[in-house]
Formats: sequence, C-alpha cells, structure tokens
Amino acid sequence: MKRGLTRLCYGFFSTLANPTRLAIIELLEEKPMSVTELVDALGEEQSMVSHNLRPLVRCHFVTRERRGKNNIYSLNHVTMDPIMKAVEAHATDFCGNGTNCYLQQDEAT
Amino acid sequence: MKRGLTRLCYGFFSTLANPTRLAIIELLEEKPMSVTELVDALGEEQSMVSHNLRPLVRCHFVTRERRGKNNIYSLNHVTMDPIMKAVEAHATDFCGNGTNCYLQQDEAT
DNA sequence: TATTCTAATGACTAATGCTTCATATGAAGA
DNA sequence: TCTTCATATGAAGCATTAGTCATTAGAATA
Repeated sequence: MKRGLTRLCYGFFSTLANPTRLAIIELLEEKPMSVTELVDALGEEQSMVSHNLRPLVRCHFVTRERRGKNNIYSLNHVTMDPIMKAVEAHATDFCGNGTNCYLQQDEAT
Repeated sequence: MKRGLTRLCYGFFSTLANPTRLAIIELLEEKPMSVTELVDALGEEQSMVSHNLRPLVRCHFVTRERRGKNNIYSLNHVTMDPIMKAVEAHATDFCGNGTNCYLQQDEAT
C-alpha cells in the first residue's frame, strides 16, 4: 500500500482546506497580487494574510517574487486550474448544482 | 467574486484533509469494501472508521449500499480518479518527486 | 542613516476537528 | 423473539489549527 500517497494528499488537501487560503487562490486566479493588494481585497488583517500565504508557497500552490518593496504572489495555474475544474465538475455531477448538497450549503444552514 | 466556489471548495478539501479518510479512499480505489473489511485493513477502531465514512458519503466521495448485514462502501471514481491524478502530477512537477518537498516529508521530519 | 512602506514572525487565545468510549440501531439466523 | 453480527451515533476530552496582537525585518527614498 502506497502510504506515501496518503501523506502527500494530506499535506495537499489540508493546505487547501481553509477559507482564507481559498479566497486568496480565488483572487490570484485573476492576476498576481502583492500582500497589500490581497489585504485590501480580502478585508482581512495583514498578518493573517501573510500567515496563510506561507503554507500556499510551501506547497507550491503560489509563488513569490520580490518587486521593489513588494512581494508579488502568483498562482500556480498548472496545478490549481485542473484541481478547481475537478471540484466544479464534482459539484455539477453529484450535488445537482443546487443547494441541496452539503458542499454547497450556506454557513447558516 | 464567486464566494460560492470558496465555500464549495472548503467543504470538498476539508473532507479530504484527513489521514484516515485518505487511507479509506486508497483502500476503496482497489475495490468496494464493508466497514468490517476497512476496519481490518486499517487496523483502526470500528467507530472511528464509521465516523470518518460519514463525511465521505455526505460529500459523495463514496457511496453506501446495504448487502445483507453489511454496508458496502464504494469509491466515486468519477471524482476521485482525476483528483488523485492531479495531486500526483503536482508532486511530480513541483516537488521533484523527491523528499525535498514539504508535501512528501516523513512525519518524523 | 533615519524614515517610511511593505511584509513576515512569534506568542497567545480561541475555535475546530479528531479520537475514544459507551451505547444504540438494524438485520439475520437460531 | 432472543441472540449475534455489523454498523452507526452521541458525548466528551484532547489535539490541532486558525486568528489576533505586538513586534521585527527588509527594501527604498529622502
């Protein structure tokens, strides 16, 4: 049994299993952004954004590039685009694309 | 901004972000199994396996079918196969397929 | 080099999620 | 229907993770 795959997947998925980090990914899908831009767009604290960027970099989901005073973060589209497509496909196929599915429920529900 | 996607992904990934559930998925990749078979294969407590099966069913990653006294669980290959392939591709492309990457480190490290 | 802008880090508390133990349910056979 | 096998559920304690606040570091410019 390839337990390596389980460990690999655990690091992979647990890094993605966070609303802030997913929101960051969603923003970076559009274009690369600096920390300050992310902070403004998210309306969250700077330290929180920084804290959450670290695991994303560590797992190579985003890359960092210094440009003057700024650190510009870019999405790894090679990995993330197929992953996100697969999630959307799952929702379409198995959640009826409605709100009757756990995955699509409001936090209120 | 499609915040719905973020919520959807959060449910999706947090369900997968668990070693026991990933081990279950790995086992079910081979063939459908009953709870007892999973318990034996994993060497874990029955109640733990049961507890972890529930979120997998809720997210439609596995399906349950009663057969006599047993509940047989099957993997949703339509969703899980592409996802797992994407994770492996990411490891190959960005983790050098070695142990120099966070995602592939031993728990000891 | 003092200042300002930008971003990262550390420590602490709060919130989540996991595992375990005990118990309940449900189906089948004696 | 009583017993046994198979599985699910509930509650509780524990461990992990996240978010906040305060501080530090790094780069550019005056």
